[in-house]
Amino acid sequence: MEYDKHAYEPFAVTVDLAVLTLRAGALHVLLVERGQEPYAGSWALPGGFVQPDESAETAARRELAEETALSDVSGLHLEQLRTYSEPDRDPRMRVVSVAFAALLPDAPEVHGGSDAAQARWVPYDEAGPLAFDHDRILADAHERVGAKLEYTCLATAFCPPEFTLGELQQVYEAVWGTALDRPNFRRKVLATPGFVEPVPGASRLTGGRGKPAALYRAGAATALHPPLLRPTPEGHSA
Amino acid sequence: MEYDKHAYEPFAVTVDLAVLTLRAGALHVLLVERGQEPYAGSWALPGGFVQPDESAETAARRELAEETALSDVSGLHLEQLRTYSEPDRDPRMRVVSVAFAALLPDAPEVHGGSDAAQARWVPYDEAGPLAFDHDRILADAHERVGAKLEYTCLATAFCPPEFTLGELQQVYEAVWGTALDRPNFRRKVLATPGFVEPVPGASRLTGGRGKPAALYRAGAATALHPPLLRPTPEGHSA
DNA sequence: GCAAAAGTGTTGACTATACACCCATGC
DNA sequence: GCATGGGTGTATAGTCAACACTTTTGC
Repeated sequence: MEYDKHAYEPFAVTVDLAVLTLRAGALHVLLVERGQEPYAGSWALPGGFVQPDESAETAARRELAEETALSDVSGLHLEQLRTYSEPDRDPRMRVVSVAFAALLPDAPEVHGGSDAAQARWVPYDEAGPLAFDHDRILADAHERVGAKLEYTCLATAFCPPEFTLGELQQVYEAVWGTALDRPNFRRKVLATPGFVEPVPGASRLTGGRGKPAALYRAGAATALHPPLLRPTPEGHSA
Repeated sequence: MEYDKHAYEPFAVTVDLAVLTLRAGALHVLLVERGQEPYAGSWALPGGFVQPDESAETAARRELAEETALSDVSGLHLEQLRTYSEPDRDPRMRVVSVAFAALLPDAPEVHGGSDAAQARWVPYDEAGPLAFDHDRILADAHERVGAKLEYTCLATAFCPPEFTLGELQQVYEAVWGTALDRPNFRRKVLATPGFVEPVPGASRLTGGRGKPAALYRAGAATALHPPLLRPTPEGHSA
């Protein structure tokens, strides 16, 4: 491994963020409108350059704070997806991008932070063709989050500090795009120690009507044993 | 998102490889001895710079070919782990490294490719303190591979084109560090369509003694449904 | 009362585990 | 024969999906 500051062409290192949240029970992603070429007028994932004194994770959290204008992004779940480094992914120069998925509990309205001309929450299914390779990054983010719901406690990252089991179930249903059986979902969640813990005595009305639901907090566990597998589209093997 | 070639300090982008294989039933990793400061004399993961015209994946495969001196690395499994970008991870300059795990079926002896002074297969457990943050990269590689064995067909990447079910089981046992019940392992593998397919009529002696084992090839499937979960160290939940 | 949403119970089918047993080979 | 590793069978416990049912609220 030879190190020589002049032996290579400089690379730009950026971060791109797939910021996901649930709005009205549907998965949404934060997009920004590009103001300049290339892809001017197209929508893209928010992102920006990694500064010389920060890691990609730090840069991602900084960009997230700028784009969402949230007062506190320190508790949000940020997950490194992978790095996209095709030489031609940006037509102007060599840009290596470290992609992240960020999970938000509530969806504050966003209409332009400091960087972007315009920012918008877009339903995942309507996130049309995006600039650069961002369609692929977004698809990878969806796939990763969907997979991690199966065997980690990640779903609580989409929920506010106190939530009902119905809201937690909505996370699974929105990300996976399938309906789940409520009694069975409930049992699986409660059977996993440390996934959620009850808030004593607290309950809340959810849909206006119906029985008030008990409230839960995220527990200490991070992994799910056994996993909560998404239903197979067809037959379960032999 | 502003792009300006002069607005940032240049980053070096490298790849680091955790090359894993099975030797005598035990997990081994390929290490190279560093010849220069920093960490001169220490062992490190092989790696090198990403060239201006190649992606990180291409660079990783090129480095893999150089380090192992294998004639054909095109069929080997290469998996991007994550990117390590702490500002101080290399004392000399800003180096962002994209880490990969590579899985090799057989372990050719390696003693210095073109780059490294010396290369060696080291048992995973004896891979002492490594240079830079390579201990962490190696641990992340092990964790990732162990997890992917559960729900993908990755295990065949450790096996030669034709292999016995006993050899496949050894992969799981070596990576997970646990013993598995042979009859049950066999059933699970064969119950997953597309995991392995029999080589008609072929069989081979394995340990010198014992009944010759039937040979199998890797199948077309990539995902495992249902997953082959590693045994829980204790109680299976409620 | 009725609709809606939360929460509980039950049953039958499937699956996994642990273990006993048989087969083919080298020595 | 006997040790070694491959391959088959099976009984029991456990788990899961499906669905019926009860509870508590708003209207």
